[in-house]
Amino acid sequence: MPTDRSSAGDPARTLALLWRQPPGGPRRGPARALDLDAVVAAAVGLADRDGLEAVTMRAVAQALGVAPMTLYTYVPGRAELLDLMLDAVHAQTARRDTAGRPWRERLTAVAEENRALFAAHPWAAAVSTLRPPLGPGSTAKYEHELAALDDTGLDDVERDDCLTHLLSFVQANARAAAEAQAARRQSGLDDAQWWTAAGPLLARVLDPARYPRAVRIGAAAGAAHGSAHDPDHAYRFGLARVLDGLAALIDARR
Amino acid sequence: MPTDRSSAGDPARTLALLWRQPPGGPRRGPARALDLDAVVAAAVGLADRDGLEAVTMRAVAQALGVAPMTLYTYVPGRAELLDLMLDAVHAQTARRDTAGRPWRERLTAVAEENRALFAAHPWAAAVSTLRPPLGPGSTAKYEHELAALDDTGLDDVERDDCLTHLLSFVQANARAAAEAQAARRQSGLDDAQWWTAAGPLLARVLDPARYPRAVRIGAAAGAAHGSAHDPDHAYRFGLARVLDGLAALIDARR
DNA sequence: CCGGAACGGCGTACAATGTACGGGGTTCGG
DNA sequence: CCGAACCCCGTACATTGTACGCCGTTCCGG
Repeated sequence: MPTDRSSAGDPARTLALLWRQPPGGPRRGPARALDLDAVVAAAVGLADRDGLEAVTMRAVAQALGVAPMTLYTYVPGRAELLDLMLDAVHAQTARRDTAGRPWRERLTAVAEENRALFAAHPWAAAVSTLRPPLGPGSTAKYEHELAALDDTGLDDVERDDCLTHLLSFVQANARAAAEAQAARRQSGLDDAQWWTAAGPLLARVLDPARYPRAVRIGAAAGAAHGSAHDPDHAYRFGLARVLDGLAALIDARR
Repeated sequence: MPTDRSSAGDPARTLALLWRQPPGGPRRGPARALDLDAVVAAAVGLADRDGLEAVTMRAVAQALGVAPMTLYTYVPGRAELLDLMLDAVHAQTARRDTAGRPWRERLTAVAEENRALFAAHPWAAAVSTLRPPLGPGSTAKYEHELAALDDTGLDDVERDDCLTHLLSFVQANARAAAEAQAARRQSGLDDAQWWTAAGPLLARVLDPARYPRAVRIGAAAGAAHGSAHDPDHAYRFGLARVLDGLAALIDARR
């Protein structure tokens, strides 16, 4: 598993796959037993169930009933497969029609749609950052989300900036949630078990005289939500802040 | 490289390492040739120069002139080493004293300090999310950053929320920048080369009638900054939005 | 002073991963 | 009908983290 990065190979080849452009020329040899969509679907299924690290070429092949090396006739390598997976789930996301509603409601819907995407596919938060593969699914998603910024008085560059900012927030939140869950699964300890194991040493070493704010506020935050970090609360709090921040810009433009 | 996650092992053991608590009891056997700080420093040096993926146990050992397995007498495993690396760079970050300045200036300084941290150690953006190892470096950093929220009229939980929100933004931005650079280095293509390779196919497939906003705004954003994504611009834009969003909360509390 | 136990250093080995290479069978254009 | 293109895939290799166990060193208790 060298990297989880995408867009690693030849851009033209990757784009041709994303847009399902068959290579021109004569078709020789036996018919293909699978098709690209089946490979991508199998990989997405594995990732949804067991996380990105479960998406090994061998596992995907086994899920499809073929030998591992067979996959390389459909996909140049694992990096491109990740691109295709991401574009596939982007294509599937629900897109509410909020035309005519106020901008704040429209952007809230965009945030919720992305939150739902990451809830269904937690691995997607870890794959790319705000440079998605320029496939049909991601492009349609981008188009839909830009529509939420119609009639805001912003210029084109500002609209891209605002959308990027909003999506970056949602993705960062989803990534934190996914990592917290992965840590729980991997260590086998829930939050309470972690504290009983770490508590005594922390109590001895976290001197309230030396770290007054950290000890007090860390304890308050931990008590407020059940755990050390509550992604749901961070999402609600953060989304309100992000929208307020965008409001300052949008209101100034009117 | 199974995972880049941290906090994988026994919490008590990890915390004892972070706080440099020597195991009690009699000291037998030969004196240690290295110490933990040297191991961590070597790993940080490798990561700074060549990225996280260069931090293999074999590479760290070679940098120290010992055999790979020797490291395991200092560190339980790679995950704990990552925790120690992160806490070490947290301990080293510059901390400006902005007491008495307005809150917006203080939070800007906090953001800048974190930005500088990620500039010096790009890998740090990829390691943890907002659940850092509770070591002395991270705790001191948390304490310092909370001080920027003194006298804002916020309660304890809100202060943690605001700081988390701000840091999450800076980290997400740094992660995007690091991934963009890694993609450039790994593929060997800069942005212009990527476009000349991908341009023709994209021109054929990105139908302006089907994706009017995406085509227009994507082109405008790409033209505005030199590239498809400009982390510096996203940082300046996003930080202003984040501070405006926090202002809406803080001003309401007064 | 000495013997056993604890410890540091590390050589070897193993399982998992992505994927290069090449062979064998199948299909089709000329 | 034959050669070339293409599919499927068995084998192999480099790279990773790290478990296991051997050997020599050091120190405590007698």
